[in-house]
This record gives sequence, structure tokens and C-alpha cells, in this order.
Amino acid sequence: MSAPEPRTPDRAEEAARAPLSKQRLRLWLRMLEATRHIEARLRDELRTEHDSTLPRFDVLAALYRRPAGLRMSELSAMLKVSNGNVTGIVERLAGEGHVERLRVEGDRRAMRVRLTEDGRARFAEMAGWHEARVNELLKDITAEELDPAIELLARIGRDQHDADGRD
Amino acid sequence: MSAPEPRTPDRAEEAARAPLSKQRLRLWLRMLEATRHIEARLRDELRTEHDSTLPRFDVLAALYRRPAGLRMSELSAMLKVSNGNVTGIVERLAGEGHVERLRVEGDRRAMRVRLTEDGRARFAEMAGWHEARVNELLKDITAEELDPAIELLARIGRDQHDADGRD
DNA sequence: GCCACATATTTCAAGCCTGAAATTTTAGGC
DNA sequence: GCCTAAAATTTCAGGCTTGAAATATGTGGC
Repeated sequence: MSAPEPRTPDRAEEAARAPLSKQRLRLWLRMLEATRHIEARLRDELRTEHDSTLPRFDVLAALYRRPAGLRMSELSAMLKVSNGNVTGIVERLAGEGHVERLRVEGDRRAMRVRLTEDGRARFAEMAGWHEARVNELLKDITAEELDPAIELLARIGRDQHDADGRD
Repeated sequence: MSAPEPRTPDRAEEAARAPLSKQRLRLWLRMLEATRHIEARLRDELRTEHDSTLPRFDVLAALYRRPAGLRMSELSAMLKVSNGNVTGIVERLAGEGHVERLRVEGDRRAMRVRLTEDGRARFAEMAGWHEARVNELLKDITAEELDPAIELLARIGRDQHDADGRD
């Protein structure tokens, strides 16, 4: 009875199963890297060329599509950040004259935030630059690659809560 | 001389050229969304279950692979964050006893940071959890999808500096 | 009308992050 | 042996972010 010689427990299996988890980890790391790379570029140019920031841009973008404005809580839900966070960003944007805060008729707790004319013009300007810049940063991605990649990332970002398993 | 009736400037072109830029923009937005989704989940669990944070985890991970330790500047280059940032994170990790700061023989400006035994054990623990959690969050990504997606993201993250065009 | 609970928002402490300015030390030229 | 520039790091101000606590207001039952 010679011992079964464990060696490498199961070569074929290791090359097929274990790596799946490792590959997913690798995917995550690359995704993080890519995102940070682009964010860094955008942030830098936004700061030096437009004297603004990514979070401010995000808020302006959300408000741009809603001429009537949004409540603080709608804004934070839309951007998926905390209420307190939005308070600070809107405060600074208001200080710069890009947004205005209005009381809501009939609910004195609520606040409606809206772009000013200046904010609207300012964002339109930045939006063009933003799209062009992203297009450049992603110029190596071909037309055929785009759709599958978008679909894949959408699948990841989608809230897969209470579907079947955990969560 | 009737006016040229601008209408829609060039339908065929708009359906072929303009959307490419829009699609890249969409890709970027989905990527950002996906990344934030996963980061939020990891951060939350890291905080509630492991009493730690993502940045601390990143530092521990970098040090884990270098038993001899790393200089502050090597660490910040590796993680692609500023020097000042690393100073703070390492300071907190040192306070928790997970890393130690040693002077470098022959260069009194430099600092070598190394995992303590405790830090090493602590990270090993978290690393297993981390891989499992990421694997779960990406469970919908199939084996066939992984390689192309990793390659694509690597292409985006890769520093495409001074290649041909700008930058 | 009052009370309990829910909602909308702000405030706050703690941590993360950057870019710029300081600090300390090293290295080279003379 | 000095002096200047470069290198390694820290310090700092300003801003982003979260989660928890505080404030203020609204709503429904009684």
C-alpha cells in the first residue's frame, strides 16, 4: 500500500476551477486600475483647466438633466452618495454661483437645488470637454468591443440584491 | 436659392460616428458604476466585519508580497497614490501594530515599512475573505468572458503615455 | 390638540486624497 | 570643505466621503 502521493491534488482541476476565482480577482484589480487611471486624468484636467472637481461635475450633470431641479435626497440617491456628502458639494457649488437652493412649497424640511443660468452654461462647456476627453482615453476600444463591455459592466454594477442566493 | 434645409445633418454619419463617442462615454459611466458598486460592498464589510478600510487593505497587500518591506516612496509608487497619503495610512497601521517603520541603513532620509507578524497574520485572514467576496460579486461573469475583459481593462489602465499622439 | 414615528436635511468626527510647501539628508561640482 | 541641486519624507490646507447623531418638520392615530 504505497501512499497516494498527494503532489498536486488535481492538476486539471486546478487549471480550471481555482483560477476562476483568481481570474475574477484579477478582473477586479484591472477594473480598479483602469477606473483610477481615467479618474486621475479627468480630475487633473478638471482642476487645472476648469477649476472644478469630479464630484462637482457629477452634481452639475445630474441637475443639468432636470431643469426644475432636484431635492437634496433625490440628488444623493441619484449619485449614490450620502446625504451629508451632497450637502457639502452643493454648498460649494452655491458659493460659486452655479446652483441655487430653493425652499419647497408645502414642505419646509425639503430643499430644491437647481442650476443657475451660469451653472447651466458652465456645465454645457465642461460636458463637451468631458466627452471628448473620455473618448480619447478610451480610443483603443474598438466599436465591436464596446457593446459587450458595456453589457458586462452593467451586469456588475446592477444591484443584484435579494435575487436568489445571499444579500 | 432655397436654404439647404439642415434637418438632421447626416443620418448615416450620426449613426456611425457620433455614437462611437457616446458609446465610449457610456462604457466609462458603466465602469465607474460597477467599480463603485463593488468598492461600496467591500468597504462596508471590511469596516463592519474586519474593522479596517480599503486603503489600509491595499497597503497591507503591497507589503505582504515584500517581506523585507518597502520604502514610503516605493509604496506610494506601487499604489499610485501621493506620498502624503501613504504617510497617513502607514501611521494608522503602525498605531494598530500591523506595520513597523524602520530606518534605512545608509540613508537617513528614507524609511522602510514592513509588516509585523501580527500584520502578516491579519492580512492573510483578510485576503481569503477578499478573494471570496470578489468572486461572489463577479459570479455572473463567465469563464469565457474573463480573459477578454481583463485584457480590455488592462489596455485602459495601462499608461499610454508619450505613445504617438498627445500626452 | 398631542404623541409617536417617519422624513428631509444638516452637522460632525474620522479617514482618505491631492498638490504644494517645508524639512532633512545626500550627492556632485568646485 | 562649501554650496547647490536633487531626493525622501512629512506637513498642511482644502476637499471628498461615510455613518451616526442632531434638527426640524410632517403625518397619523387617538
